[in-house]
Amino acid sequence: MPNAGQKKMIPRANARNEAFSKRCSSIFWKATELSALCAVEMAIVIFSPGGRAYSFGSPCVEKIIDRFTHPGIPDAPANNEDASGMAELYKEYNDVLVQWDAEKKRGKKLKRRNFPIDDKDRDDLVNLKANLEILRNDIQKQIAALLSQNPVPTSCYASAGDASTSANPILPDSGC
Amino acid sequence: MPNAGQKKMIPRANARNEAFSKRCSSIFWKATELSALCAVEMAIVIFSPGGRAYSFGSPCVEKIIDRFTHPGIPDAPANNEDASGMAELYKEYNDVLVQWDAEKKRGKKLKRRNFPIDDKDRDDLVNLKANLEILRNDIQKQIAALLSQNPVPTSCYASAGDASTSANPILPDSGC
DNA sequence: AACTATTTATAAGA
DNA sequence: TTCTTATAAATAGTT
Repeated sequence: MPNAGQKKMIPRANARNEAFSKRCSSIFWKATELSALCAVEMAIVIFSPGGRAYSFGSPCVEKIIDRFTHPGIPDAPANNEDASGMAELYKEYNDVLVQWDAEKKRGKKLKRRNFPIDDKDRDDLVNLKANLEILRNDIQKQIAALLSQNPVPTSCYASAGDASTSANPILPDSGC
Repeated sequence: MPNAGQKKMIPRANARNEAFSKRCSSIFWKATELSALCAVEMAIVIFSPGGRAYSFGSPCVEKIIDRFTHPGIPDAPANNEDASGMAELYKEYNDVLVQWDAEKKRGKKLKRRNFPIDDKDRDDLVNLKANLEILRNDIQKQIAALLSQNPVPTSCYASAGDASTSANPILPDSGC
């Protein structure tokens, strides 16, 4: 039986971060096993001491959040066909722009340009997004090359934790 | 070292459910330990073979979902929709960065030879984030100003699951 | 549900 | 850091 008495924060930051790495890895691995062995859907989100989000999702975090948030509604309307995830990326990008334009329009209506949102800013957003996509593609290519040298069974993680024990296959978004 | 090859569903439903119970319990316990020992925020949602939601959250599932869904914007305006476009960008940035670091580490561990993953590319990501922050600040200022002209009711996430699904027989959800 | 042989996780030390 | 290793815990199978 686990002892409930040991629930104190590890005082030294160094040891704490070390423990975080190890425990994070093993909890993600346990999640991998649980979801596969028992054929269940699940998700884990952990914010590291540094504030970065590590997540595991089967089939993906977003689906689990949606199912949890909307009980009784099994699946979100989004389709799952595109394995590359680029469709999802594109949709996200489009949503940003749509909201941007909507907000701009609203600003005009409300204030008659007292708080103008500049078109130049919008262009910056477009460029940033494009750069992000390119970078992401590069990373995925390199990861694919890596995996072809060191094959790992595929999974459908949206993202995964610190792979210090190499327990977590870090794979491109499955396009969930 | 965990063997990735044994990730097959347990065939007999009885054994599968038994394994689910045990593993579910221990993963929730591991989460309790991790969040306490390392002082991190995290959440787990698991849908049992029967379709019932089991959850763990520190401080609570809803907070984690919110933080995950709107990363990097702790003081976003009450009407989250206005800023969620930027939040998604941030989330994507975070995903790429996490994937990047994990894969780099993994490559190092596997082969100890130079893979074509370059630190310069990572620096590009960091710069991209800086730009995003600047842009976000501009956007938020303008949006906040707009909202002060035309207040919008606070919107919260729908409480997770119904009473039966959010109740966790294994570990009670910490009240949020 | 409880027991136990085996595997796995963990923390402390090298 | 990373690696080793002694100890503790988790697991699957059995009763």
